[in-house]
Amino acid sequence: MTTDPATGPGSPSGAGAGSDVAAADFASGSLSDALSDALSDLIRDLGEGARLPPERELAERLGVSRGALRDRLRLLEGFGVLSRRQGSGTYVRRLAPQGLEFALDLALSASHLSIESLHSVRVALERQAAREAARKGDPVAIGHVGKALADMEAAATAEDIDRADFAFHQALLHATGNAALTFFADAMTGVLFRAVRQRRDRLKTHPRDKELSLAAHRPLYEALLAGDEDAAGQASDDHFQVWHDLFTQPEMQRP
Amino acid sequence: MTTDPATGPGSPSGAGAGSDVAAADFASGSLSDALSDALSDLIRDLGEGARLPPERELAERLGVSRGALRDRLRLLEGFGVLSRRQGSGTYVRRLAPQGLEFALDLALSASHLSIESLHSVRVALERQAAREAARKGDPVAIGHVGKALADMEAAATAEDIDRADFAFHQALLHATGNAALTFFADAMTGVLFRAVRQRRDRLKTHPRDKELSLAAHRPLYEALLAGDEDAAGQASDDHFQVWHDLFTQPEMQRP
DNA sequence: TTCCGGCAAGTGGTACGACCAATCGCGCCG
DNA sequence: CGGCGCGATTGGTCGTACCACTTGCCGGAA
Repeated sequence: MTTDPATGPGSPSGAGAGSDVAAADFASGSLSDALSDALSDLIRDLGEGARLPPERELAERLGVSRGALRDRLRLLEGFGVLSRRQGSGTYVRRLAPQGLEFALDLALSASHLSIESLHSVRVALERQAAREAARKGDPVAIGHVGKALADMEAAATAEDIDRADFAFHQALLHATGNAALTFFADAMTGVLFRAVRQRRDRLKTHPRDKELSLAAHRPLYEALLAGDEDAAGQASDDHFQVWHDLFTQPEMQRP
Repeated sequence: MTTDPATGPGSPSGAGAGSDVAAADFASGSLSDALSDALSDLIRDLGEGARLPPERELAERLGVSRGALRDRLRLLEGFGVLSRRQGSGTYVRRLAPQGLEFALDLALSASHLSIESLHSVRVALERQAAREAARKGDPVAIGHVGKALADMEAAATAEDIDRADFAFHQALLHATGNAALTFFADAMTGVLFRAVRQRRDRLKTHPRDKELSLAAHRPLYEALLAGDEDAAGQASDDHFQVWHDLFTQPEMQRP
């Protein structure tokens, strides 16, 4: 099956087997080859948590080599759509932000993206999250936000504050019940926490101040409790003002 | 969290060559294996547009097989960080939204994400974009926005309106000069335009109304011209209100 | 000299087969 | 009855070979 005699003007070569991958393509980006699409369909049909056929079997069924199949699987794994465990199998899972976070990290350190621009995205997302969380008003989820605030109050070190801060926003996001918002904001938050900490270390300034942090976060929490959408959005924006001067300081170039 | 040193008896076996990939890992997600990190470093060091060494050579230099290397390259290509051209080479490029768009499309059709939640993210990003574009006030870029508005005015078919609508938001995003914002919003816009069109077709309702579209977009353009940040943000939010009832209609399940 | 065509080397894309490593299940033994 | 170990399964990697495409060089023709 390797080489079909005619140096095909039509179908390339290989894959001659009963491959049934369709040739659907539209403006979904350069990743939409037939094989990826076939896999996407498969993942769609199997539900979340389902296990895919073994690579060897799946490769045969799709009429491609195992290596080519693994290429695409790796890609989907990178996006967090698949989870592969050696010795066990490949499973479908919810979209996870790790892949995006990885890409953003890389883009950030390669200077394709600036902290400032990422921060601006985060501000927009968090504002929306605050509004939606307030509108939804889930008492349990908002309770978790309060818990994080209490942790911040009890924090002893700068790292503890950071941790509580992170948890606060994590809880806020989950209080929206909005999967897409959570997905994006999770990725942003992870990247920015690392980046900001680095920058803070470099600048040797802006040690976390507990009172300042509390003053910034508490109004947001109270707006959530009150279910006041506008106030929550405003409080979120206000709370990010603290970061503003950190970003407007003179830049330090990468060494 | 990822690797606890206890398990490893050292480097496994194969690849006996003098691999020098470092073992750096922190909370960057499950994608941070040594090989990916080494590649990330390489990409960081080479600049944008640079060409990577041939796969065969790079594989040898990193002490892995070509297949394993290709796995990671594929991943980075998926994120839009690399571009590979058969016969030519592998090149570093700016982070491109196609990969994210692909993943979102998949997550959307697999029902991991809802149109509504994606839309909510887009609203947040567009509002931010409108504000930043107004603040920046780049006359040339804003001119492109006006051009798209004129195209919308001249549109004859629903598809023409869609195209102009798309161009309008594209121009708006680029008028911010914010790479991260553009990256995310580009991906969202692509996914949502396709999804909304599908839903509109299924519901057999909401044919694009040119006057309505113009009425929604013009105030935003005028706010940009005026450089009024608040008005631009508000106009952006208002302009999305048009979509609201499309999403609150009774759902249709996938067939 | 200039231009064009074709050949050859380089490079990514894929295939196949083999083996390693982790996991899981079944059956044996205590 | 329960724990343990062996073997089958499955993903992870390696190596080799070949195909398809790109690029650039070189020689012949205008």
